[in-house]
Amino acid sequence: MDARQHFSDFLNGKGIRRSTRRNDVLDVFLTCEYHITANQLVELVHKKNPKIGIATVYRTLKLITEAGIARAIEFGDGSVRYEHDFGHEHHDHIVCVRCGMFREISSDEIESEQDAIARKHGFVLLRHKMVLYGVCPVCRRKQENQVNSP
Amino acid sequence: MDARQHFSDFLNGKGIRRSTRRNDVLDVFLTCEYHITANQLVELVHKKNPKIGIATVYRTLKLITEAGIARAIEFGDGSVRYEHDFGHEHHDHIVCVRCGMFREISSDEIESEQDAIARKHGFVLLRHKMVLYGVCPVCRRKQENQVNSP
DNA sequence: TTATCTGCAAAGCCTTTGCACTTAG
DNA sequence: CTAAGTGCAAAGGCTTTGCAGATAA
Repeated sequence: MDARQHFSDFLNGKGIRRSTRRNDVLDVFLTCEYHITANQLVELVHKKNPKIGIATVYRTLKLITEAGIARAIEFGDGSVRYEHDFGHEHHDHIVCVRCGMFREISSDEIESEQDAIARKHGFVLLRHKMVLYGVCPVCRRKQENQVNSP
Repeated sequence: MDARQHFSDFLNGKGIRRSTRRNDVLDVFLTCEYHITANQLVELVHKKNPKIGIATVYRTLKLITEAGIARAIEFGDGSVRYEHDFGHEHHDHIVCVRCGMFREISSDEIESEQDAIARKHGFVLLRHKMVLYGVCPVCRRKQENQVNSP
């Protein structure tokens, strides 16, 4: 099933109306690259329809997230990012603290260990956030060159 | 070595002056319980010395964090928390999505797996953030009782 | 003395909200 | 028709900043 249909069903199920603007926001979100901030989405939406207000983008982003089409991620740099989460495998991220470049990562070992920890504390695990911070290969090389040069 | 001494050394090393107010903020932070927000710290600091301004608390908190005495953690509820990070073992957190209760967790398996993943992507791992979200035993029981009652 | 620190209030940033107008059903 | 959706601008929460007066070295 496609994400637009899923969103439509989600809205129906909640007794929320569909609207042209909500669909526009969803379309732009689905077309654009992953890991977008609300602000960036607003700008892209405005290219399609400048009449859509910031509030609608934020409100729709919330709905899209509830519908399981977007997932909020935070790298800790002040603004929340949203990535596609419909028909995508779960993953986490590793971020370069120097240049901001990041990669998606995933590990069955970690996931099952997380489950075990939650169980040990009597929790039912629902979800998790994990972000690794380090220095990427490119920045590492730059750093080494600096150290080695006179 | 004690945290106050370490802070003093840290400031000296950076050529930053020590001051009564900075020391007051550090003292209050060291005395208070873990996982405090900046706002909560401001209130506690005001009990000791009402003349200390918000800005100084924020500025000092930044220094304390740089010095490795505090560590910033985010549960994703809007404000950053700070916990003691001097002479403490590394740990992460599991948070109840219903009541907000949380526990500290740690796992060597996860840590070493994180290292492996970072290496696989050519990163040098510096640190990580991990928060598990779930339902705690108390809230689970409440939920079950609700379902079972007429 | 003089560079740094600090309180205050203002501003910044991201996000949410109140309200009158618009639109879907 | 009428309840829900929307733009606008204002406000909210948290944090940072500019500047004149205070303070450490």
